[in-house]
Amino acid sequence: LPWRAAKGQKIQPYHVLLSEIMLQQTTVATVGPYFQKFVQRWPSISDLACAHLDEILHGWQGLGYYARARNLHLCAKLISEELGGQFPEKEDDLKNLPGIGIYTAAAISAIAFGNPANVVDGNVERVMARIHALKQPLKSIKRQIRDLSAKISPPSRRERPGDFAQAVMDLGATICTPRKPKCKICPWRCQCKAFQNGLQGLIPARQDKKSKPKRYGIVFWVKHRDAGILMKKRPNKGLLGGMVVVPSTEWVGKKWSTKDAQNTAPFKTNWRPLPGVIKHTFTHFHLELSILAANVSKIGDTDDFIWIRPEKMHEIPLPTVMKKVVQHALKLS
DNA sequence: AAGACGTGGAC
DNA sequence: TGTCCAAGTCT
Repeated sequence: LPWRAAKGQKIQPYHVLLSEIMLQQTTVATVGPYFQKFVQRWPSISDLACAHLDEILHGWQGLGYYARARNLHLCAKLISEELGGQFPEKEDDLKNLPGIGIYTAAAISAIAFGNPANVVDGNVERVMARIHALKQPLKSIKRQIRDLSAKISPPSRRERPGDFAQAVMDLGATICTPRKPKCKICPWRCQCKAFQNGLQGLIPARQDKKSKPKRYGIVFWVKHRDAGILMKKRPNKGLLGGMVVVPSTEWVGKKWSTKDAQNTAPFKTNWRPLPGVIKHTFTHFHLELSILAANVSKIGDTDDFIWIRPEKMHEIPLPTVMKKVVQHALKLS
């Protein structure tokens, strides 16, 4: 893994921070290329601190959970400007940094600084739940699992806390997997209550899933011969915060009439619908976008809007949903 | 405390 | 196509 220290190399706290933030709710395979790109472009935490948020978000595009990128930038600035480049080493201090919660604080403390922290992520929770045959949903027994994890303390944990933490997580990621765990080759099968009772497929208990609502929106695809396409930067909070999007209506629970949509348009003009819809699914809702297009010859009163020429589209931080929109609309016009 | 917050891959 | 899931955090 690229964020591990090479043989004989000392691990860089910056690399641990960067990888741990990227790995939040994101697979190792997905993170790989992003991590490489980041360390190449911003070799040190002070390089990252000096970067503009827009550049960082641009590098982050496609990774999702963009608050992570905003908080990472805040962390970098905080550490390099206010802490004199000195990384916090204690869990409590790390936990106070933006975007660093209980898991990430423990992971950085253990992996980057060799502290014997109790590193509990989703993998560790699953491993603990199975070893102890805990049938309750994970959400309801977090405290218990944390305590059980703290009790497992072989010498290896005291000698190499970072390696121990990563080993348990690796066990969960590769052997004690959510589906079809490979119990036959598991080094802990002899002490695993779930395995002994044939419960590994039932633990951890499935959470009852809530169905995602469907939302609808209309995007306004405005083209100017010289200036390009009308776009907009989202405020630095909430959904897709800080990213660039095509202007659109609100995303609401029922389909827009063309008339209602036009009333919320950036300006009055002769809108024409483009064929097709763009579908996208977020964490908590499905989205269906339609397109209203117009050509303009003047750049009117378009405060807080930006114009992007099609060939420059790859230079701005576009979330995946808007990449779909841009690709679709560009093809049709 | 439960919901907001992205995306892509596996099945 | 739909559902689940991935090294969580914030409010």
